Amino acid sequence: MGSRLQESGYRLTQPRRAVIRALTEANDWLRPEEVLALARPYWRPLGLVTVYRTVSLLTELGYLKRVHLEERCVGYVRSDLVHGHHLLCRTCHQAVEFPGTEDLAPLVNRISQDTGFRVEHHLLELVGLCPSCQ
Amino acid sequence: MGSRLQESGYRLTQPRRAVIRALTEANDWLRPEEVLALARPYWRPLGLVTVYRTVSLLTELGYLKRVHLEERCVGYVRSDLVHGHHLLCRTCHQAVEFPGTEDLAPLVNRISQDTGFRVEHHLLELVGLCPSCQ
DNA sequence: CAGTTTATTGAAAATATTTTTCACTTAGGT
DNA sequence: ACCTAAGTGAAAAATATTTTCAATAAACTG
Repeated sequence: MGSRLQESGYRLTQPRRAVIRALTEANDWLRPEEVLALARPYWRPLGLVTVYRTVSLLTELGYLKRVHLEERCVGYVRSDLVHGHHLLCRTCHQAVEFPGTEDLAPLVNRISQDTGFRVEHHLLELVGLCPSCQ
Repeated sequence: MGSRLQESGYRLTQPRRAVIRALTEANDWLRPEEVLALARPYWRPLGLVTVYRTVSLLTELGYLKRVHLEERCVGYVRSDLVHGHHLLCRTCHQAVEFPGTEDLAPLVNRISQDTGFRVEHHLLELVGLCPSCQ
């Protein structure tokens, strides 16, 4: 993730390294505060502001995705974990990639045709309880 | 919407009437501030706090749904406009109900089986440009 | 490898959003 | 008409996010 940051013309700084390292280790979606807590061990002076800036940047570059939950609204997950669609555990925050949503394409196409919308992206989130939280 | 509020044991007050009237006239999703602006003509002293309380209540009772957009996070739409799933215009904020997502059921079932999750609800939002905004 | 430039940083302040508190008001049963 | 509890709005508090700015440090230059 870091090297590609540089390829895109951004500097690979200590604070960014720390954030990326934390995100690389997490297999969950994380709120900005949580990213800060996990990244601080790798770079003590890290500030929340920089976390916000870094996750925004990584989201723009496509390495992270925003997720939306009903109550507390915003979090981030590594794109490679969710690969387009999210399956989120309501209690333990685990984010699981789920396979096989090519099934969705015909639905989206049909809807485009019926409504005239140009559908640019879609957000499919399944929320529930993972096996161990049930 | 109002009469059913009463049936649920809540009082039908002037501020609530104003909010409901605004929502009834809107065919869009609205942010709390926007609800306030549209409802004030019907009840001048209306406060933003009451808008928050009223949309939360109406959401609990099922008359509204929360929607999530990428940038500014939360808005509300009348449930009858979205009937389960949203098709949102990125620029004009129009919310269109889209038909026929029974197709989604097999996908959800398969995912439950594959992952062991108990899927409690799902959120499918298509975001793009409506015909007139293209 | 020192010097320089400029992106990036963290703290503080500003802005935005949502919730809580509380004294006052009013809906709706009596 | 009265009573009473639910509901109200203003202000304050709590949260969340963005902006500003002087200081720092990547990484390019020679």
